[in-house]
Amino acid sequence: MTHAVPEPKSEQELLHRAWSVAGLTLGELGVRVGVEVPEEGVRGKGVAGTILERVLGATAASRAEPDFVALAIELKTIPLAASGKPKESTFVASISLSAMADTDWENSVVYKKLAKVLFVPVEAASKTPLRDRRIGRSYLWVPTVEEWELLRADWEQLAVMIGRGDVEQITGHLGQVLQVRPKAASSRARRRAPDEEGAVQWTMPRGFYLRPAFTGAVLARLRAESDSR
Amino acid sequence: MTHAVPEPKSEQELLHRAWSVAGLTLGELGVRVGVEVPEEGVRGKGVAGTILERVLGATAASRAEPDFVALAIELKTIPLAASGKPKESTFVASISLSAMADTDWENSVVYKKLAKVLFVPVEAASKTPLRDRRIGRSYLWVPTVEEWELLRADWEQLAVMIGRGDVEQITGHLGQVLQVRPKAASSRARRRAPDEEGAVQWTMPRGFYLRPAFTGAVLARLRAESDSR
DNA sequence: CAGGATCCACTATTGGATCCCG
DNA sequence: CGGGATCCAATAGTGGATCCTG
Repeated sequence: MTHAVPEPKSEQELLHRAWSVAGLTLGELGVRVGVEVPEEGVRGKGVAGTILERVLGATAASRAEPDFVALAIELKTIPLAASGKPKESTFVASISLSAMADTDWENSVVYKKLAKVLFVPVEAASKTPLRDRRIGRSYLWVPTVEEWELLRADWEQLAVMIGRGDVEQITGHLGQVLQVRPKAASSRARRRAPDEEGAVQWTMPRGFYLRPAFTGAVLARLRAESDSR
Repeated sequence: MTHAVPEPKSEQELLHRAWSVAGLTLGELGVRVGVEVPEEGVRGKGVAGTILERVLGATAASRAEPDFVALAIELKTIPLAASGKPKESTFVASISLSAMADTDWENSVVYKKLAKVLFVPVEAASKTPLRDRRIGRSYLWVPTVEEWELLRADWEQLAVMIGRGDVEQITGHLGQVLQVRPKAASSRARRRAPDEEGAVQWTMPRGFYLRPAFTGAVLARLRAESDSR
């Protein structure tokens, strides 16, 4: 068995811990926390997230809460191309129709998840085997007024469409920075739902995602601010 | 022989003439002005421009001047995809090093060429044979203050690089809306130039082009304004 | 060659589909 | 199934190379 890492007691402790693993590989960290890293990339989806949760001491319980409950910080690993730009979109939250219906922006799951995020970059050149990919310099993101405004505008547009029952018309094209995409093991997956009453229901699970161009801009800002300090 | 079309005497006459050919094909217009339209797309580069010059009565002479000298209007055909967006960039002018050196923006060839442009859209789905492609609704473009500002900023950046002798470092990547690209029959073509004195010279001819995203935005604006009138 | 432009191989981006684990 | 995400086929975009005519 491996050593369980305790939850960090302060933002500073979390950041120091995150910075201390910069430069290490997923393979090295996997050994440390007892997670085996698959050979094939396709078998390793999510493994970086799982490893870093354990390495940094995320609270493994209650998943309706942030990863670091006491600090109110959400952990996100983010795959970076050699250029430094995100290769993939970032999953934020699954969509619950009922929750969307009677919630406004500032009480939404998306708002809560994004209030304070620790981004841990992971090298993601597809030629590099999963276990040899290195961790980068982490940054703590608290959205600026402008960033919140972009997120709110997209969320509200999508919330209105869902409220109207235009759910099936929502595609990944909508939203400048926040988009809705399928979120399931397979497109055959269906969420159980009463089909009676003409009640609006997803035919399949979907989630909110941040576009790569947006997270790329956020990281660029955080790097620039870090450099000037 | 065919009937030569006289130069239009007013903007209004030119616009009416342009609007009157909307919906007709390049094949139909080619017959009217004695220009044969090739089968293959690759053999027909520029043929749309030539046909419309003749159909609209452009002044065929002095090429340092606008197509319609008296009206100070430049004619540009622009290939549109089914989506309504430009498929290609728009050639503006060849670059003369000597002219760039001792000219400022408001005396530049680019500035003069773009002061007033008649855009004639031509259908450009690659599956449609050249002679069956239809003319669209034409618009007269006079750049807004914002559009001029974008153009000026790009032109000045490029002019500075040329002035510095960084000519070989200029690639098509530079410029938000205006870019520099090769302009020659072949990349083997060389412009004659004295190689003495270390004087800056192009190794090959290049030209200024408007990016498709920019001309697309311009056309979208013109359509919107036209609709609201 | 200058003026009229488009071709097209390559790269970047997108967004629907999918994978693992507990 | 929900939370951790990435895969990858298809599309859009870029920009160097090229074609025709007078």
